[in-house]
Amino acid sequence: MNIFGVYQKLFKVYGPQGWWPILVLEQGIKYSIPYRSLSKYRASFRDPYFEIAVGAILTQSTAWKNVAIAINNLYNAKVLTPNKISRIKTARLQTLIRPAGYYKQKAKKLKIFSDWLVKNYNGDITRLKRCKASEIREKLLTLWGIGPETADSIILYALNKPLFVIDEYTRRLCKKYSVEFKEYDGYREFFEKKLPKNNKIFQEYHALIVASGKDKHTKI
DNA sequence: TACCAGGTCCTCG
DNA sequence: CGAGGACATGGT
Repeated sequence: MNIFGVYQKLFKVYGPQGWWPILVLEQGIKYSIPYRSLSKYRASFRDPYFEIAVGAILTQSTAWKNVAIAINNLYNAKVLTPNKISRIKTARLQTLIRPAGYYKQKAKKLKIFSDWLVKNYNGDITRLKRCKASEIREKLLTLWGIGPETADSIILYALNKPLFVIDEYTRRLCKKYSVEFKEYDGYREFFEKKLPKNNKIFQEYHALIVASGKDKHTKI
């Protein structure tokens, strides 16, 4: 199985996905904001880098459409920053993210993650970039509610560091080509070893796998 | 109307 | 360990 060939094929069929989708203020919900332009959307009431991490937590076993509603609620309430989430009452946070499902658990997860950012990184998620990806990963995995897929999504999409994200769609795709591992890291290292170590490709590839995974008529 | 979605944690053997 | 269950809403 030529893994880069599969990527090119996916790209040809589904086109650039432009992940991670970000809520853009002026025009309501919009997707495909280039990573380099995220910084100009930073404000006291919302942080797009943090928003990506929030989305990664909220989308755990949940359709993105529901997550988008929850993120929109957080945006309208002007609480899309670590400091605001850390201060907000749990009951109110639960109400805002309710459309994303598992809302009690996820409110707790967002609280724990935000408290941790406030305590250790002055409420600025981009300060994590100073560490190596592997170190960030270890730290994130110690937090309750953040498992390997969520940690890797945060590192790849919110911090723009090259770690390959594995999800159920990725495992299914691999299985089609008779590639199987027992552990999450088996899959991750398989992709990381065989692909050029390039953030953009990792970001696009995972998004394309999800796009084809959702497509019932996928031929890849 | 069932089934399922861009997982993670907990419990029990 | 590893299997099985809990967590929850909205779309198709």
